[in-house]
Amino acid sequence: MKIGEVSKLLGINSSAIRFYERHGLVNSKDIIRAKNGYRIYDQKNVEEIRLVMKFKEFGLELKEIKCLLSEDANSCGDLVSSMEEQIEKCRQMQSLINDRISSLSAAKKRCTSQCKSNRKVRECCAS
Amino acid sequence: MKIGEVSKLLGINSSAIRFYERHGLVNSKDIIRAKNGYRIYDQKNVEEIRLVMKFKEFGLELKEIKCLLSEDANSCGDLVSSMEEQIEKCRQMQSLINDRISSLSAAKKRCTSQCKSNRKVRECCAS
DNA sequence: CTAAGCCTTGAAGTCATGTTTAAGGTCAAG
DNA sequence: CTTGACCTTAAACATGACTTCAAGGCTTAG
Repeated sequence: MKIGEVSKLLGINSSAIRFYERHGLVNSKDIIRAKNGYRIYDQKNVEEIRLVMKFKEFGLELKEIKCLLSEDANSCGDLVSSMEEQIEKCRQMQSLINDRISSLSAAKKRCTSQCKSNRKVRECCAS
Repeated sequence: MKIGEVSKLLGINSSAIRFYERHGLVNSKDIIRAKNGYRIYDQKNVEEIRLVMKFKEFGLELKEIKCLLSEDANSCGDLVSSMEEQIEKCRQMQSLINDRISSLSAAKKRCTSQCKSNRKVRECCAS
């Protein structure tokens, strides 16, 4: 597959794929080149990019992902710890969001009952 | 209060406060100036900044907050709709985070049982 | 053969959200 | 009256994560 096909398949811009490669998230040695210089991706390469995307979804930053995927560094033990950290973060986010929902609901209620509907936000909901 | 005091009170950098003002999130006309040019904040001004911070916590971007707080635009009706949208967004985030937790837990489980603990992430968790 | 649509690179640009710097004015203590 | 801690501004820098551009090569349909 050429980069454009991978791009379409994964729903990600070609330049982002090259960006990941340039920043060492995907091992450029693994990606062979056609005689004309085009990058040729096989299934394994695609999966590697997908892995990066998955880790991104998990809320990891690119440098963390790089660190995690680096050949000479991390073992699965590290990944498990990192996942545990992420799960903990998720739990914290859950409780933050719950608070936020309560707070929004209360504010909405206050606002609905207090306001004459065309008053300015500034005047009415600053409390 | 001078800007430094507000800064300490709210736990936010003075330059961020000036940044908000410059970007129209806080109405600069409302903030009076001492003879020497220093900004002088009263309780109302501080509450306005706090409101910005609260909306930021709710996950709104600065431009959305600006729009919401602008004098000549939004009424409370809009705020209520916006809050409803935010609540809906929160609900969506909750379910996304739930998915993420499941996915992380499953990945962690797979990883823990599959890996000899010192295998590389690349080799083991790409599935 | 040419035009459209791929691909290459390195460098520069973008966006959000600030922070830092430079150059200077003000204020309170000693 | 000097020193250090504030304050002012405009402008430059930082960060993350890309995107766009410039300049050029390859490919394929007509």
